[in-house]
Amino acid sequence: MRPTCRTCAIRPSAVCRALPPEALDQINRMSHRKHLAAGRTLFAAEDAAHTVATVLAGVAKTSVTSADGRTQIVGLHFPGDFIGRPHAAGSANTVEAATDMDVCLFDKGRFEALLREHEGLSRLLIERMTEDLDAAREWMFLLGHKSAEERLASFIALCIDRLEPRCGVDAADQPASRIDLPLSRTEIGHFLGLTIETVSRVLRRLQTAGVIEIERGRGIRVLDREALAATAASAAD
Amino acid sequence: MRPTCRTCAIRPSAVCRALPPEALDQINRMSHRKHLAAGRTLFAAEDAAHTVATVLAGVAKTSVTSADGRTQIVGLHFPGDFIGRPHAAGSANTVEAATDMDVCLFDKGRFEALLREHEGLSRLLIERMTEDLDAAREWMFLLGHKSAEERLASFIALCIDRLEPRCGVDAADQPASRIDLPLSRTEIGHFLGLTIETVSRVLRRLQTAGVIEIERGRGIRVLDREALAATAASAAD
DNA sequence: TGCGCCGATTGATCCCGGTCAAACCACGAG
DNA sequence: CTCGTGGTTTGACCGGGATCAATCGGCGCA
Repeated sequence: MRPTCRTCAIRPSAVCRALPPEALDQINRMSHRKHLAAGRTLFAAEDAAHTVATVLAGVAKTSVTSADGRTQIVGLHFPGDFIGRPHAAGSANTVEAATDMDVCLFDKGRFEALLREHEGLSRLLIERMTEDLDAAREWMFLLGHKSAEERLASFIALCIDRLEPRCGVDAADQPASRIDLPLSRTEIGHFLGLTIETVSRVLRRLQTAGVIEIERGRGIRVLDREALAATAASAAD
Repeated sequence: MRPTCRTCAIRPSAVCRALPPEALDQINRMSHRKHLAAGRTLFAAEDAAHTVATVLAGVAKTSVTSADGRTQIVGLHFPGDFIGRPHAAGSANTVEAATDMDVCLFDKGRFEALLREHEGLSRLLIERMTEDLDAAREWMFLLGHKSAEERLASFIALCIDRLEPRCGVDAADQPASRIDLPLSRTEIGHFLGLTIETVSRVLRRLQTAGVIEIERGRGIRVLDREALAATAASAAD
C-alpha cells in the first residue's frame, strides 16, 4: 500500500502537523515521496525556485561553493526538517543527499497557497526558520572561535542528538551510543572549516582519549558523553 | 510633532510595508520609538521573549558569548531590518546597539496578532528570515574558509552596501565613497573571527595596496571598489 | 588472485594568524 | 600641563592547523 500522509511516521515532527486532519487528503494529493541515493542532488542551484521538501529519512546537506572550489556545508537537514524557500527566489546554494534518503516533495506554489490558507502552518514555518537561524549562528561561533577538537566534539554531539534512535527514555545517561556519521571525512571537513587530515587526526585523538571509538567506515561509538559535551562546549549556548 | 507610521521614512523598507494603510493608525498606537546610545542593550539574554523591533537608524549587533569569554557577532542589523523572534522563545544571544540608533518597538504578542491577521506580513517576515539565513550562511563560508584579507574586504563591502547614502544613481561606478564603520576594531574582530591586531594589520595592508583609505577613528574611504570586491570575493555567492 | 581506485590515515614541514608585549594617540579630568 | 584611560597600532615570536606527500585499506572488477 502506498504510504499516505495519514500514516506518515514523521508527520508529528514535520511542519505538516500544523495542518488539520481534514486537509490531509488534500496535501496527500499534492505531495509525492521520492528516494534519493547518497550524493544525488535534491535542489540544483536555482531550482529551489519551484519545490520545497520535508526530510522523511536520511540526511541532506546544503553547501556553498566558491568560484575557486572551496566548499562550506552551511546546513544539515535531518528527518522531520523542512527544506525550501517559500516566498523567496532560489539561491546559489545546492542541496544534496548526504546519505541515502527519502523526501516528501511539494510544489512551491501550492505550498505557498497552503501557507496562505493555514495560519498555523506559517507560524510553524517561522518557528522552524528561527531554529535554522539559531543553528546557523551557533555554527558561526564554532567556525569563528572553536578549536579543531571542540569542532569535532560539537559535530558528533549534534549527530548523536539528531540521529540516535530514541527509546523513550531520556538518553542522557545511557552508557554508550553508536551511530553512523552522515558525512564522509571530506564532508565533515567542509562542515567544520577544517581539512580532511585534521579531521582524521582529531578523531584519532578523541579515540585515544577514550571519548569515542571509531568503527570501520562511518560508524562511531560514544563512550563518554560527558567528556564529549565538555569538549564540545566552551558553552556555545 | 511626534513622528508617526504615516510619515515613517523607513517604512517602505521595513516589514510594516506589508500592512494596509488603514492599519497604520492601529500599529502606530501599538508601537513606540526609542533612542539607544551605542553600547546599550536592546534585548538582554532571554527577554527577546516579549519584544520585537524594526531598526530606524543606526546599526545593532547580535552576539554569542561563551562561558570562557569568547565572543562572536552573528548578525548586524541595519536600518529597515527586523529584529525579534515571533512565535519563538528568547535566545541566549544578546542584541546591542553598535552605534547610536533609533528603533521602533512592538510588543511581541501584539505583533504575533498582526501576523495572524495579515497574511502579507507573515509572507514578508518569511522573506526577511530567508535573507537573514542566507546572510548567516554566507558568513559561515567566510568564517570557515576566507583569509583575513578576504574577510576584511567582505566586511567593508557589506558596510558600503548597506550604509552608503544612495543618491538615486547606481553607485557601482562612483569613484570613491566614504562611510563610518559601524563597529570598533574589537567588534570587527568578533564579527570576522579575527583578533584586533590582525584587523588592524590587514586594514593597514589594504590601505598600502591603495584599496582603501583609513581616516581617524571609524571613517573609511573606498578608493577602488573593484579591487575591494575582487579581494572580498572568492565568489562566496 | 591481482590490480586500480578512492577515501582515510599518518608523517614532515610551513605559514597565517594568534599571543604577548610595548608604544602610540586622542581625550577628559584634575 | 600632567596624568590616566581606552582604543589602536606596531613589533617579535609562537603554535595550531594547512599543505605536501607517502602509505594504507577496503572494494569492485577482470
